[in-house]
Amino acid sequence: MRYRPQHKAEIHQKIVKDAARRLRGEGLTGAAVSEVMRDAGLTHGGFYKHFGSKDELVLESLRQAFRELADFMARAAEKCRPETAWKAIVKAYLSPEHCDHAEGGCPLAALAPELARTDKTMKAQILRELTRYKSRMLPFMPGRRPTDKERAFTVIISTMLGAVAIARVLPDRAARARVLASARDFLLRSF
Amino acid sequence: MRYRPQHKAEIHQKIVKDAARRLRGEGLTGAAVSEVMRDAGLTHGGFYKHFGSKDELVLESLRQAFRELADFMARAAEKCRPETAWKAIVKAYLSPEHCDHAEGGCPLAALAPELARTDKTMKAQILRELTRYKSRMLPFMPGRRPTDKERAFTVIISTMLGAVAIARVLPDRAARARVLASARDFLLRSF
DNA sequence: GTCATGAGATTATCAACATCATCCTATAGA
DNA sequence: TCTATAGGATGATGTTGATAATCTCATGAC
Repeated sequence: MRYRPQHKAEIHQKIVKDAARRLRGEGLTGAAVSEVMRDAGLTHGGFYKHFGSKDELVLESLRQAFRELADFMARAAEKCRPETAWKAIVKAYLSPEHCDHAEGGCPLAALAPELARTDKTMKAQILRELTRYKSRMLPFMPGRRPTDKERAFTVIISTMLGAVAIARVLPDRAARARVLASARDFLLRSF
Repeated sequence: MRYRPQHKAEIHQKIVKDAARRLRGEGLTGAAVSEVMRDAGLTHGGFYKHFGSKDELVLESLRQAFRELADFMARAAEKCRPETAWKAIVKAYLSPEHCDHAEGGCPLAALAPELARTDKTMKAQILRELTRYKSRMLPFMPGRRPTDKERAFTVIISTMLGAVAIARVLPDRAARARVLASARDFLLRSF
């Protein structure tokens, strides 16, 4: 059946958005083609009209996820004075809401080890997304010189990512909050 | 065929050890029963003579991995004066060797997001292993009071874990080393 | 109004996997 | 030396998932 001209692009976007959530929520292998398509209200058959392979979908979804994350962080940062922007980012990232909703959060926190196991070509493309993400975050980072900001970014992201990763393994809400709070307090008094 | 009395226990241990490597190297789903058994020189058929389910193997393997990690860290720590033990741990964890060999390294760095997606019962058991691991590490942590040590543990592990997780995604050796070094320098001057 | 088009549905194929029933046989214990 | 036993092999089953060929029919272009 022929659809409205913009229809394909719309559906494509919807698939990517749904896949970006499912990917973060259930992992690289958890996001099966048929499930992703069902999310979008379609059957699995049409999948290859939209993507050359599942890897292609994964990559587009990662791009989408990084974009969403950067938007989220930027929104948090732009609410305050430039000097404290990084603090807002830290608080947002280390919030219980982010911790409890991997499917809408940081793709690294949700997928890093699985991404680490992908092949060279995939990693190279992930690097591009990561770089884009970093360059959007750098302006908010503490420090004078660009190298300072860069180092701050690396360290802050590492600590936040690690804290969320650990917290998410814990079955108890209070224990999760404790880990997040420790990391937050530590970071806030470190720069 | 009947084997020597200790034979079953030996084979069991071997399966667990091999699985612990494969698990960290290839992820929860990557470690297929048949592969794990082949590692141990057996076929997949006998698996259920040793384990009630795959989850049981996963859990035993995690236990093994945490034990190995704690041994590794303790060895590094015991080589130096008690005040600097935690520094030795940081250096060992953030070494390129650890980063490049997930299969023999920290199970959290290799698996955290996947573990976060397991069910309540599995998480409860993981928590027990984590707690045991923490109690072995606490004596080496910086700080006077136990709460200080506890907080230091949380923060140090978070930062190290996050740094290794990020580094492992990067395709370039030098970039990986830079991330590890940033995290190391940051931690070493933070306590 | 017609009809060619192409997005999506249906269905098939092939591979990987967990799980399990059944069979085989070397050895421990007598 | 004999034999019951249990560790391991073989092979089957059912499931899930990626990929792809083929069919269908609503709609835009005429």
